[in-house]
Amino acid sequence: MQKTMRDDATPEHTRRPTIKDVADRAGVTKATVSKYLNRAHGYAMAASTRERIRAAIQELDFQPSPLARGLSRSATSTIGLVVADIRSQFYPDLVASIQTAAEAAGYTLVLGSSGDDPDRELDIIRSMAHRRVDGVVLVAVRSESDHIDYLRRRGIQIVLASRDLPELVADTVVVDSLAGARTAVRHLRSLGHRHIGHVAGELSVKPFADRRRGFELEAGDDAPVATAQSSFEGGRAAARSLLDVAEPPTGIFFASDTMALGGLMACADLGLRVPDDVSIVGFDNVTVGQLPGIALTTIDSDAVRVGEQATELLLKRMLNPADAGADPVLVTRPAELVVRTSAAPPR
Amino acid sequence: MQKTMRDDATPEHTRRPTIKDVADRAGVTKATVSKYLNRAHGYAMAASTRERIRAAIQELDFQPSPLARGLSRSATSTIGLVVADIRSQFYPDLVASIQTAAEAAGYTLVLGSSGDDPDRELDIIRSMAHRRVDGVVLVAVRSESDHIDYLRRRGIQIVLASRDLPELVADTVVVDSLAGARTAVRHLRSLGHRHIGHVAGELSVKPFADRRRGFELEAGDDAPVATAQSSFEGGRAAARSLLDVAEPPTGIFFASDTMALGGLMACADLGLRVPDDVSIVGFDNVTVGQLPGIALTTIDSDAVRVGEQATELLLKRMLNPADAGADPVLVTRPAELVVRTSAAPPR
DNA sequence: CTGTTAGCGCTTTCAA
DNA sequence: TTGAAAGCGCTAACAG
Repeated sequence: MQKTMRDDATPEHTRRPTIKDVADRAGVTKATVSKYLNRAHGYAMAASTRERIRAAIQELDFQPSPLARGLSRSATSTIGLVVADIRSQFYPDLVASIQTAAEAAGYTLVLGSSGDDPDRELDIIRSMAHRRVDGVVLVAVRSESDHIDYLRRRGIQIVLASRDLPELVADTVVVDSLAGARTAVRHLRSLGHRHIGHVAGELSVKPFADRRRGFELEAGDDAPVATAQSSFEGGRAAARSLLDVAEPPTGIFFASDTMALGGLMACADLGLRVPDDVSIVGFDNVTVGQLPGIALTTIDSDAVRVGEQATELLLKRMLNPADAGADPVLVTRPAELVVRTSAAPPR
Repeated sequence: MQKTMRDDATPEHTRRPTIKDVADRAGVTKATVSKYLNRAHGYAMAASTRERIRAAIQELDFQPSPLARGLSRSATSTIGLVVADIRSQFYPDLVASIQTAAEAAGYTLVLGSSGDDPDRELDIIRSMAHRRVDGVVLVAVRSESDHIDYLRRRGIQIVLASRDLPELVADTVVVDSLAGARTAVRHLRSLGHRHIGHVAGELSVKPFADRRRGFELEAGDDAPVATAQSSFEGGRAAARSLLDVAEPPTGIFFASDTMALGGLMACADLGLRVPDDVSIVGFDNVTVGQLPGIALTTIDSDAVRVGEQATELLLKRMLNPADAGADPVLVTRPAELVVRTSAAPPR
């Protein structure tokens, strides 16, 4: 580990080569190099010139500055990803698949987490717009339509993943919450349950409203429902309120796995055994659900595919000017039942 | 919702106001506005001018373009975050705390996930350098020293979180793996276990090597050890190999909770009950460990504090030119035991 | 096929 | 205290 004698606080950092350096070295102008860089290869350029430029670039290990490029092109090869809360059990797969798809297409991901707060969400969106992201993936956020208008007005494309809005204001990829909920309840019924309850998430969130609706369609309007925040603690409290009565339900359908895990905790709190005393079905199929000791029967939200497809849709709009203005598309993916052992016939 | 008559495919997006617009409106030049923007408030500027600029900015809802600013200042108010694999149970808290700390300081986070692949990691780091991030947080990645040199040569500050390297080449914040491992083993011993095994992670990863070392110090060099990839499946396979013998250990210390969860699965595979037949202690204290049905006894990696402190250290170097060249600092946080029920006295 | 000339939006000397 | 001018690194007409 060598040290220079100079004792300066600001060491000389190796200056990055610029397009000008490449041009000089190749004996052409910046413009020509720029053409080489952009108008892809193979078009209207003397083979010898192209070769000299190629060589110069390689020798200098030159890479165009995304900043400068972004400034002059007003596009940054960047995609913004806004999630409600990175901490949630539910996102890892979704985020990972978006990240993978985006990078495969040559885009860099800029991450923002709103903490499920609509104001912070707008801040983040604003900041991304200023940074000139080319598109935004909104994952399970509370996006009011204004947020979306804000972006659209600036020509930034958007896609919603995993949470739809009451109106179809942008491309959206979700799982079929209504059908999934019905499947869940039917599963409980087929096991012999007749008294079934539901722990619902915030009804302002459309998928949660849909799940509740699906529940009611199958279990009837008078079946017991407790609504809470979609969190571990929310599910725990709601489940407790549902179970701590004279005639508790023998099976409960939770609007999310996160809440269902809270439900498991509530059962432990009350000394109830799952599935002996109460059967539980969740929604999402988070990874931890497959652990022995949890073995959560659930509805698969297919996060990986939702993320992939959302990214596809976004890229399509971004890349294809013709598609950019087209009407929003709604993709509803099937929600499949994953049977484990947290739901069984009532004793 | 009004619609214009024009049916053009390229709708006119509202042009964002520039510093020039503000200048014109305030009756000054760009330079003056720029000064207002930078030399903070309260310095050498006619009160009336300042007020006019303030008003113009507000009326126009002007915000300086980060791109342009980045280009001329060579700094982007952006921090790069490189994680080994977002999918891991272990990161959410760490990432969230880094994200929070960075945003609180006015920085935007750019996310990269390397899939634990050193080559991809270098790619990501390169790309971040080109995008002129001001600093990089490397979370549990495989950073070879070259990666770090690459950044440093370009004047980009670095901090390592949760995984240290054999040499202290950059600021580093980790938990005390050696002591944590010893605590884990002592806990098993205090419960009465005499035959204790260890499932180790890749020994090229220093914290895993340290944990193994700590294990050996307490359990002796001849205690059974199985090494595997630090994943659910890795832990599962390693645990199985440890348990599927004539005289299996009654307690196992896992190098990570992720592996310990795999261990739980292995026990289920072999029809062993936890903690009746075998006691399990993990390392990290991931969220799911506290679920009933898991109740994993573990060592807390204190992800939140590690993330915060790493970000603090990074910001300090970035913001304070005097500190920028100072020698790397190593912060080792205490690793505390979290007692739950996956470890109990041997029957 | 390649070069000239303007910008993109902001910062930063250097003058005035 | 403010302005003029050059430049950050690249792209994009328009010529030639």
